[in-house]
Amino acid sequence: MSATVHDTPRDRLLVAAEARFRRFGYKRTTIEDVATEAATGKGSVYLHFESKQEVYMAVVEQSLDRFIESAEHVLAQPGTAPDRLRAVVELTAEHYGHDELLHSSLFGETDLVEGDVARMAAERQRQRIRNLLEELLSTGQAEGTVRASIDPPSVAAVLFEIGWAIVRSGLENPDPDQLESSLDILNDLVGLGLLPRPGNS
Amino acid sequence: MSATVHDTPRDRLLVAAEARFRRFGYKRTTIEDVATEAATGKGSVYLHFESKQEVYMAVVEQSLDRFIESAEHVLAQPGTAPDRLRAVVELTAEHYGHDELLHSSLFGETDLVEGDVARMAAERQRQRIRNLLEELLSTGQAEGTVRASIDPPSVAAVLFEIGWAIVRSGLENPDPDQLESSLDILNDLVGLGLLPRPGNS
DNA sequence: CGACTGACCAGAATAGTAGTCTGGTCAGTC
DNA sequence: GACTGACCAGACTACTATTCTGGTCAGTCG
Repeated sequence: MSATVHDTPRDRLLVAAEARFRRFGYKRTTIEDVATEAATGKGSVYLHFESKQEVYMAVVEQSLDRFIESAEHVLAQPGTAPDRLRAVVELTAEHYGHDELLHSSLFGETDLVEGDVARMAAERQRQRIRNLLEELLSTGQAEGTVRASIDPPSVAAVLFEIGWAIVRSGLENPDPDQLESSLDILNDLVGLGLLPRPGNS
Repeated sequence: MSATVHDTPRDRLLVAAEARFRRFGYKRTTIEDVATEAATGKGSVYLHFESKQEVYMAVVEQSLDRFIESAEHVLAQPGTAPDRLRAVVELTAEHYGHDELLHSSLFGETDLVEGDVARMAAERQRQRIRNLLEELLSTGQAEGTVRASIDPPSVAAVLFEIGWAIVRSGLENPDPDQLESSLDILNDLVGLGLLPRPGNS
């Protein structure tokens, strides 16, 4: 809870909602609980959000903001695009290994959230992460560490799928060294595939 | 149904079980149904299999045998290992797009099977497909179209995850061109990553 | 008068219970 | 000795009563 959050009813609701959703999941969190924790009336929730779903999506968006902010820092580091890709995938694994709210809505393997709202949240996450990867590729092309022959949006979509598969597999495995090893291999294969190649730029 | 299947009770049971599992799924297929369709008594099922699960796993194993046989033909074709990898991934997508029994137990997105038996079936499939990929890589190294610096078992595990992610994503998308496009990109990235590189063998 | 509240309620969700189903077993039969 | 289908414990399903909750809005208050 940052000291820079303004004490508006909407902010208080978001803070309360996040705490509730993280602890009890979507289904077991009631609008009344959230309102009470935000020291407001139940009907007031609907002054700021159209539905319980919208409250949840706003919480997911905030959580994503934090993740994307960290990732943008990684993107700003010196090095080649394949290096940065590796770092972003690592950060993703680390972040999603800790953030149960994001993890749950994207993987659907806990009971924190399910159904339509989980799908909406998952799609939003995929969208934003793909955008991040696209940015990484475009920047890499601009600076000459990614082949000019690739199309950033479509390659970003594929990178998302394969990076995600490795992250997911790694988070499912109790042995932390396995994810490290898989990332090494992925970086080796894909990193090489991204680099400019003599006669191929 | 091949004409070479012998008319033993076990074979009849397997044929009946496969037909039932494919049509009704695991849960809604009863041992009695299978026995009746195989023109035998219900208790006779247990002369050949220990449990309903074992019947199911035997059916999965047979279905996998067919798939692996097709894939082995692809592996026997001339060309480089990356070419063959591409062909195997395509065959996998095509096969799993049609085989509801295998698809269901691996993806868990239909109601044909779920729970422990689905997990067992999925793990068996992953295992066999990883073995296939390992074979592809080892053969590629032996003939010089795959870098000697990679470790086939661990790279096969990563290739399985990323190939699977692309296949899954492609099968979920109504547009068949999307899978083709993703496979092109994957082949481009990973294929290049697999090839021997000057000074890197 | 506009912001806020909590009682209201339709429909969703849950809990409880009776009835049905089925995987596995084995005594009886051939 | 191989095979069978009746048996049965436990799983599953269907039904029904009860409870819960998202969204609404008339009433209240500043």
